[in-house]
Amino acid sequence: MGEGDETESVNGLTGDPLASQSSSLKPPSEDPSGGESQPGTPLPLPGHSGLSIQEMVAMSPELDTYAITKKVKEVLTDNNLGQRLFGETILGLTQGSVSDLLARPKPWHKLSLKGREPFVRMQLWLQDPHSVEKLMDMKRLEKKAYMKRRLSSLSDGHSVDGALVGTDYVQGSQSPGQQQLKKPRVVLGPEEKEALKKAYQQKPYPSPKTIEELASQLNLKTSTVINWFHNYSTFTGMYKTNVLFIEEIQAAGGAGPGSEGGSPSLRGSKSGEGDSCDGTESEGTVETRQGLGLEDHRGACKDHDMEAESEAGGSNNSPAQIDCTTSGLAGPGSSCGQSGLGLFSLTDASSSSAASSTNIPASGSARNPRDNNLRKKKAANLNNIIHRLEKAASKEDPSEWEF
DNA sequence: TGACAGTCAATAGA
DNA sequence: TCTATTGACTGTCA
Repeated sequence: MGEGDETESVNGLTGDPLASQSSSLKPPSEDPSGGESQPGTPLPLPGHSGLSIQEMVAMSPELDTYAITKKVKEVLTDNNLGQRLFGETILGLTQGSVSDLLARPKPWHKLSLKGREPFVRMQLWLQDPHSVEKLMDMKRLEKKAYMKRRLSSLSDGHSVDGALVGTDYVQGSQSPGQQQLKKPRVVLGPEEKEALKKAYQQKPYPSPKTIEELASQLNLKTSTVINWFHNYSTFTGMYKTNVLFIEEIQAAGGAGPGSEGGSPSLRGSKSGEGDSCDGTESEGTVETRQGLGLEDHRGACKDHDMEAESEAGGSNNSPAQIDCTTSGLAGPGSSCGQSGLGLFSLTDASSSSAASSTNIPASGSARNPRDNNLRKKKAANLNNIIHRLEKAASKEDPSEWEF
């Protein structure tokens, strides 16, 4: 996926990846794809010392992922560089992945080697004094190539956007060149999500039978339900980590995220254990949308107050200026910084929590309009399910749930 | 083999 | 055109 073929060498990481920095990204060159690099083939990292990226990651000291992402966002924004370009060129990731990484960086200690890789790449990129101009060059080249293709396609009478426009292919199963019937994306409605959340709160690890029941009641595929549970549990783990970050920062000096001082020494913290946003250990769930920019699913603990983090985040979480005294975030034009930050960017996600209502929110259906009658039926059914789930709250065994 | 981390890519909204 | 969201998928590890 994306990467995996990291064989490029880098340098500047002999011991401290933040410390040294020499060389630079390969100058953008006319690439065969017309100026667009693809995820999975990021440009070589700055520097060279014979170390593969994996080795560098393995040798890297603990990085402050929050500070790094904050800085990257800042640089990208300041220079009007997009996540797509940055992701494909520097990280070898797609735009969505970049967005996710930048918005919700996991703490270093929670990341696997593979998960740390993008942060090391970002760090190196920040250290490259020419990183921005190189990306700008890439951007210009892309634009140029685009215009070129546009011109030639106009003369051919084809769309510039390529053959995939209006079509799709099954992810991972073939190359974009091989088209196949589109596998429609499942979009869960608010009621379905609500029911799934409630089910998750009752039983984060449902039995196959429970999954099947849920699936049939919600009119979903069992794989969809399974995926949802996986994704949701992934998120709730992250959310808990965030809360721990915040609490730690607060404890460390009462400063909000981004304030100086207060290192997120989080090694000991184990996310996903012991507390309760998912309701598995307490019935409380947390409304995260405002405080953490986490929404629904990967952002979704609800109904619990989040005053702690809104305080922690200070206003809207604009982390205070970063102090640059520690390692390396002396990125291009930046004031660098790090160390003491550790909190997540608290974006102000729009709220929209699905109320347990039979009404079908316009927003819900807007995304993937479904047959109205079916939806109405489902809504009624779901409301019933939700009601039963609420009743089931007192029953531990999901088999006792009445659907 | 199942759980989980990481990522892709479709889609919506700004 | 960009970013954010999120269902689906793949690879890794215990």
